This record gives sequence, structure tokens and C-alpha cells, in this order.
Amino acid sequence: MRWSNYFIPTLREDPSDAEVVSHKLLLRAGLIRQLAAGIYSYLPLAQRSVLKVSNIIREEMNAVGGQEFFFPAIHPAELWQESGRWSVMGPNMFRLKDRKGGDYCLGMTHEECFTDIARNHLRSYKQLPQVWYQIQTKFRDEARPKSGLLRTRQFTMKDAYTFDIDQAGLDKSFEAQRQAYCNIYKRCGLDFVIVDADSGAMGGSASNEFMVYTNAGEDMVASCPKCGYAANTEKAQSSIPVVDDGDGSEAAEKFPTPNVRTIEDLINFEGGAAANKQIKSLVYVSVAEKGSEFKNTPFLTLLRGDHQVNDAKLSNAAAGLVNKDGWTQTAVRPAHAEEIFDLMGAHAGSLGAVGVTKLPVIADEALRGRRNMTTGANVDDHHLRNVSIERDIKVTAWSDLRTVVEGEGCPKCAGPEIGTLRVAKALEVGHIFKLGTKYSDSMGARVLNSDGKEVPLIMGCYGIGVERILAAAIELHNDEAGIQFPITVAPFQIVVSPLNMKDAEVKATADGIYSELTKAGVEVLYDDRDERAGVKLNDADLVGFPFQIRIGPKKLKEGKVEFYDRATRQAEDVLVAQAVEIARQRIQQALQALNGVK
RNA sequence: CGGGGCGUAGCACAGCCUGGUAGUGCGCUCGGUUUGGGACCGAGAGGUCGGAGGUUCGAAUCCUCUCGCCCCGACCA
Repeated sequence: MRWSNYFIPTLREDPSDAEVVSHKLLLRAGLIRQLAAGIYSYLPLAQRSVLKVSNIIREEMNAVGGQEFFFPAIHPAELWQESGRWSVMGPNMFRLKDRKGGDYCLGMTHEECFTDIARNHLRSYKQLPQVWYQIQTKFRDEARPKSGLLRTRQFTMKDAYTFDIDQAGLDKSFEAQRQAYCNIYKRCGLDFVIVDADSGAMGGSASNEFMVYTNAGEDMVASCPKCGYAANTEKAQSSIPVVDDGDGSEAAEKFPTPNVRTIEDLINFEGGAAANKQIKSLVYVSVAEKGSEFKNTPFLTLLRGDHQVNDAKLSNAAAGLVNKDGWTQTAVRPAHAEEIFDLMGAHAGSLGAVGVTKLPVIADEALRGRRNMTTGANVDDHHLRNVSIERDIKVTAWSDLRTVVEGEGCPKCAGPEIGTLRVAKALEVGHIFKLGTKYSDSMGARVLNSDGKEVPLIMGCYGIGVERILAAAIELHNDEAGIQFPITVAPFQIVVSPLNMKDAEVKATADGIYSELTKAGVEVLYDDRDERAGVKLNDADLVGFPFQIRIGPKKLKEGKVEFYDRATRQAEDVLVAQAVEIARQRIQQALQALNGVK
């Protein structure tokens, strides 16, 4: 490929609306352009990279028995109504009508499509397991697209689904996918960790996220350097020191606390309490639906004063109260000020759970057994002290609700020396779920088992964002000059840069090397533009081709050219006659380092 | 959805407060010189100033509405 005729619109300056590194570099290096918020056009270089990532994924899926499908991006509403997700997905789903007024949506994911085929055509345990996947465009009308390719409204996803007859089969399928995912990330040059994750709207029993540590990420991962425990903070737990409460036999006592509104206020108030001896009381509302009916269920949440509520955990706990009699929780939100006063008879800042019976009370595990606590009295400007939780408060449900904090103890470590948790930002590059029977139940996907009995299919689902892998690779591999592409993902493996096209000998040598590399099957880009050396070198560095062969008049007089490794930034002089062979070797080595020897 | 910011040439921006011929740098085209880390000289092309309405003799500039984009939060397989 000749650069002079290849479309690579590089930019000298950072576009003003790009914030994260990968976004800036994708734009500057001429890989993408934005069409609308969260919607991007992939230019030729990006398309080459995306195809490479897709092929790595395809190879690894096929290696674990995956069969590639291709489902439509446009789905009839009925399919989603059946699974109950037509309403659950809310405004995140792009919806449209056909000419007859029929409802359709653009697919956010494809559980329904795959399950539909499965229920119509899988009849017997003898056909199982099945491992199905596709690489397809997904549409999600995200509330806030951001960070270039990291959160978009249209993207490519590899989604895989497994169907097994029993839990043991699912465990096996899940493990195979997990291993395939590890291979995929390794081959794409991504350092990753596998973490325990919340299943969220997907439902199901267990899930693992594949995370890449980067500040461009949107998730927080808590990890233990000692035992390797790692979990999304939406799910992570920790062990914390026990607080000494004394004997706590005294009866609860109301006392005036004028103008005390916050935990902080009460710490500083004469006769107040330390944060870890306070109970924080928060009113939330669970919103649920059944068919077209909606229902609000307010509830009270209790945490230790110095702890922060975790929304994902809270939502799960609330769902436990609400999801019954056909109701499904669709959201949990903080109660409005008026709602709080109507329910509690006091304003936020003076709330408490003592004596509360008309609202469900969900309490954080860290409060279990605590005594001598201070909390709001449900009378403005008054608090209660000497509160013993189990004696004075009617707790509907105990649950782990708090967000773990860096420096707390690891929940998994045993023995006298417990690891200390680290919390760091990470980007989710893949998520695998044990779904169980969530969709096979709602959509009636059943097969006969060996006893001739009809049982629901046991499902797993497994997703990877293809473009997000590209962006993550750039987040991880770049320097001030530009991208340092892992060779497996790079649009071209090597660029040949004659530094002066007007010098006949330079041009002839470059022509020769280019043609030999091409003949040898190397993915080579020939920078035959009549540009100055600085422009060519800067562009090659910016786009981040793994290797460069630089051909200039000075070194050519000694019969040498320069071989440059973009990742290590090492240059070495090599004889013209050996340049092609050295390039081939280095490319092979680099490929093997990532792909392993096949 | 709440908060903040920004829309002026392909890119980055100035001009707006205080209304009066639409500018600068880079990029682009042509000619010449130059050629190992984003050259130099000269001559050019390129603009519905996001859109609509209003005020005014006159609006990029003031007012109203509106659309879009970015960031923080909420939200989010």
C-alpha cells in the first residue's frame, strides 16, 4: 500500500473536544471521525485494526467450538416484550416504527434472538452443549456517550451464548469462554484482570468482568495484592475492624441537636458522636412495573455514618423486597425532599429508623449488632443516642450495601496477615455471565433431558466490545509521539520511509525494499509521499506502526538503512541487503510474543 | 435528566464586553529555493460566523427561542 494514495488524514494538533488519550490519538492519527455524539466513522486504518481484532476473536471463539451466526440489528418489539426487556431497557433502546405502525427496535444485545432460535430448534439434551456467537453492531442510546470509542451509541460486539442441559455443563462452557477471553486479550496486547462483577440488568447468578487498568475507565476495581482477590466495587467486599460499643444497655434517649444536618455536623456537635458511631438513614424509592402498571415503594436504608452507599448493591437489595407477585423493579432513586417529609415527618438530616414500621428498612451488614449508636429522631433538630440496632430498630433485611474503600482489609485473605485492598480505575473490555434460566424461562426454551422430562436450557452469555479493545490497546500503548500499536492490532506491521524521494538512490532502495516486503507477505505501508523527513517520521510515530525502515542518503552511502522499533524506540543500522530479512524476523518474533507459538 | 462550557475556513483559535469592510497560525493550491525529526520566500483558494426570530440605519457582536457538541454528575451488560 502506498501512503501517497492511502487515506490517512493526520492532524498536527489535538482536536479540542477529545479528552482521553485514545480519543485524541484515534482522531489525530486519522483512524476515526465523529458523525454524531457517540457515533463514529471508521476510516481505512481503523477498519484494518478492527478487522484484525475481530479475527482474533473469531479464531478464539472457533477454537472453543463456537459457531458463528449473524442476526439482524433490527428487531420486532414482540421479541423484547416476551422477555420483559422492552420496558426494562427504557430510553436506552433506540425504537422505531415501520410503515404499518409496528414497533421495532435496534438491537442492544441478542439474548432474545438467540434464545428464540434455541427454543424453536433445540429439543433434546443430545444436541447440547451449543456454543453460538456473532460479531454484530449494537445500538444503545447511552445517556452520556463519552471518551471517543470507549462509550458509544453504536458499536460492534462479539456476543456469545451457550446452552447446556445442567449447571455442570454451564460451568464447563463458562470456563471455556473464560479461557478464550484470556487468549483474546493477551493476543491483542492488553494487560487485564478478571474481577467478580455485579450481574446488573442481565440477571443470572455469576459474572466476571475483564478489566484493563486505566484512568480512562469508568469502573473501580478493588484488588488484593496478597491473594489476588479482585472485584468491581459494585460488588467488592472488605473486612473492617470491629468498633467497640461498650455494654450499651442504656435506653435510647432523644436530645436536641439544633441545626445539625450532616454526619459532619453531628461529629462536631457537643454531645454528638464519631462518624463510625452514627447511623446514616437514607430514604430511597424503588420503582417497579407489572405490565403497564407502575408502583413506587419507598424504603429506608441504614449505613454507618462514615460509609458510602453503593448504588448497585442497594438496587439488588431493594429488588429483593420488590420483585414479587409479578412486579419487576426498574429503578431505584433517592426520595425527593417532599416525599421524605411526608413519609418520615422530618427532613433529611434528622431521619432515623427507630420506631419505623410503615417502611421497609434495609440495613448494611456493618451495622449488625451495633449498640450505643446515634441517629436521627425523625423530629427535626433532634437525634437519639444509645440506640442498639437489634433492640430498637425493626430491620426488614440485612444486606451488604457499602462501597469498599482503599486500605480496608481483603475479604478473602486468611491468617494473621490480611491483605490491604487497593482501589483503582479500570475499563471493562468484556463481561461473561452465567445466566441460568432467566431467558429460557421467560421465553419457554426447554428441551427433554435423559429422563424424558422437559427442562429449561441453562444459558451463559459472553460479550466483548470490539472497538473498545482497539481503544484500550491505544490507552495502554502510547507515548508523547503517538500510538505504539501491538503488532496484532496494528493496521500495518511496518512502514517504509524514504526520507528524501528526490534522491534517486534513496527512492530506488525504498522501492526495492517495499516490493520485497510485499512479496514476502508482510503488511507494509510505503510512505512514498514527497514530504520532508520530519513529516514522515512524525506521521509514522503518530500512527504507531510497530516497525519502520528509514532510508536516507547519509546512511545509504555506507550501504545501510535504519530499522526502528516503535515500542522500544530503539533504532539500529542494518545493511540494505539484510533489511527485509531482519524485518521479517522481528515481525515474526513480535507476533509470536503475543499470539504464542501456534 | 441536573450542573458547567463551547459552536467563527479542513484543524486550533482571536474578534463579541463597548454593533460599523470577518482575522491569525497550521493545513490546502501554484511558482521558486530547500531536503534525516512537522522548512523558507512569493502568489492564491477557501466563511449561510450552528439555525430561526427580534432590536437597530447597520448584528459574528445585543435580546429571545432553538439545534448540536464536550466535560462533571445521575444513568449504564
